[in-house]
Amino acid sequence: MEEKNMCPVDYAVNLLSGKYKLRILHALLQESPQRFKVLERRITGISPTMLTSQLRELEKDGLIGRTIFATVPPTVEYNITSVGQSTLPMLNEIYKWGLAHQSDNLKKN
Amino acid sequence: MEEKNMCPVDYAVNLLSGKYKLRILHALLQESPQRFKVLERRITGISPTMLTSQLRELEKDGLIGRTIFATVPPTVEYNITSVGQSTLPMLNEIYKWGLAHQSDNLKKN
DNA sequence: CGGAATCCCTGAAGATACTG
DNA sequence: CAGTATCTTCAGGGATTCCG
Repeated sequence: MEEKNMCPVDYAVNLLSGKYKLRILHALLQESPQRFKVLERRITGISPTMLTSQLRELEKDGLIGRTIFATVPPTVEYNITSVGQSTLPMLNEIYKWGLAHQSDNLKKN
Repeated sequence: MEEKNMCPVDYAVNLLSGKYKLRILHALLQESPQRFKVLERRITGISPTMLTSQLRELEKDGLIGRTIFATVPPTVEYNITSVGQSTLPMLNEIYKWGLAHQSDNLKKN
């Protein structure tokens, strides 16, 4: 993908698009670290496969971190990074807008 | 799609996902109204087909308006609505974050 | 000019089964 | 527990053609 001279909005969208990425970030912004299984339970409807792939991409882009503990059974924790933390104001605005517009639509029905 | 009891973030994402929607909103937030052809030139790389479909969805969701003038050749203007205007703080945060993170990555290379 | 209609294709996402 | 490996499905998006 072309990353030079790219619109910052598109850049952000590219990193954050993915059906569950914002919800994962949201969950980790509320509590960090969290284990795989806990995230799976919190992100309703997600499959382990999808959770893994979304976590991998978020990790690659530096938004979250991953720590493995050599226990039996295995323990893996995911934590929000400082970059991930920096998405908070953006997520808040998205949340606020969604909330307002969502109720707009409910009024119509 | 299930719209009740939906996460506001997901609600916003659903309305705004679409490869060019944010760029169209961005263009109309800078200048409104604008004609089809002008938008087509400003949204680099978009095809007329895609522009039409994205505009239709934005219109359906109340973010933009559409006015037809019975001239020859036909004139159609698209304008931002008050709901569309309300996305400005959100878009600004997305833009700011994209800009910051984009330069983070450039430093690494 | 500003579309509509059509066809096609890829990549995101879902389901299933298995493993260190 | 926390994944990996495959297969399949499907809708977003692209290209092309035609029209009032």
